[in-house]
Amino acid sequence: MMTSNPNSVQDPMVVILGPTASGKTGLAVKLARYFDLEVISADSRQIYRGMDIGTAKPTAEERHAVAHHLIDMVDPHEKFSAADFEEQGTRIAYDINSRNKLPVLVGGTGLYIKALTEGLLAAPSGHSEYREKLKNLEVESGEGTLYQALCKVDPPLAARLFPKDVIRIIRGLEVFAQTGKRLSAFQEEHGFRKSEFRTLKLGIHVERESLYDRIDRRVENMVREGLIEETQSLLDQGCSLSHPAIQAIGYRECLSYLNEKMLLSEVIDTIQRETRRYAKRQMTWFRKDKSVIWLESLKDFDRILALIENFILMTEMK
RNA sequence: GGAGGGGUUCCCGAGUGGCCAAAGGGAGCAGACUGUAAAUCUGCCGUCGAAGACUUCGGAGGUUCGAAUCCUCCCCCCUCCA
Repeated sequence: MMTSNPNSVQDPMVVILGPTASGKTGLAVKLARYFDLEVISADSRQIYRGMDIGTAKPTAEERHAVAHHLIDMVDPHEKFSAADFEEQGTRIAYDINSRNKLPVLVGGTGLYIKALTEGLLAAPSGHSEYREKLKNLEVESGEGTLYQALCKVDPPLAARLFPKDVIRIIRGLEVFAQTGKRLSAFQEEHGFRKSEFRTLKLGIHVERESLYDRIDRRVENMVREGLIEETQSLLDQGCSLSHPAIQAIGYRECLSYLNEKMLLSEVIDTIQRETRRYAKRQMTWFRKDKSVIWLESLKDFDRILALIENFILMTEMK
């Protein structure tokens, strides 16, 4: 469960967010030359050990220059959830503050950032066997079966979901099955009103054309640096498509290549396209958050420094 | 040179006289998102627009009340025979 705030005032936390390949890591490392900070990575795939190239993890030098947390936490066949992230991230952020350093949350996983800055509702996590069972039911009894079940159990939630959104439907069903309480009721009570930290959210803006260009080049590099081999080693460890880790963009395409279902050129094209689409979804998520201050990391660097300085000052005055 | 097959909206691809601005898929754009989130899902998608109008199915003609669909000629692509 939640670690409670040991201090009477809210601890500060800087958040650096933005789409993939926007240069978040680079900026954080650069900022470390000016501030005594430690990075908490908010990236749902850098959590996994052995997935270095495909997730563009910070390099050894970067990690040597600045402490990075919540990278390499579990093996690719293990599970890790937004709630795990919230719990561990909160603990780490408090710890960094207690050592009089500045925690900087850096990443592109919108839900993880939200979980850490605004909390998650207090419902239990699901069991994969139960989820598997429900998924099978949908296949055996036909599309819409789960949705109809949800309509009976949690009508307000069902009204907000589409019948094909099986993952969210399953979540609603499993919460009710375990607690006897509607997920929609949990949501209403929670409402993201918790704020353990006082945050300064900086969004990295990159013109779309140039972002897409950076993505294309990054993907070419990943393949050149051995993304295929990295995927193979995940397979050697017993990883399969059923694990969320290998469902990450890049790995699934390499898997197709290893299964001879794709040519290398298709692999590169597909990863580039999927990454662009992912970046778009990230931007949609982040755009909605009106507390984000959007900046260009090079052009506005001085302003970024000033914003953080001011943010720290306000903390000390409290 | 001969015999077939084909050219459809950004791409792939269905459509053989009206119900076709044209199925479906992809891409693109926009959006949703509370314990799978690099996941999952939704909307729009020729142009202008309220209705409706206008321009599209290789090109040019023709038949017809009416053509992406039928006929003629032309251009291009593919396969086979020489």
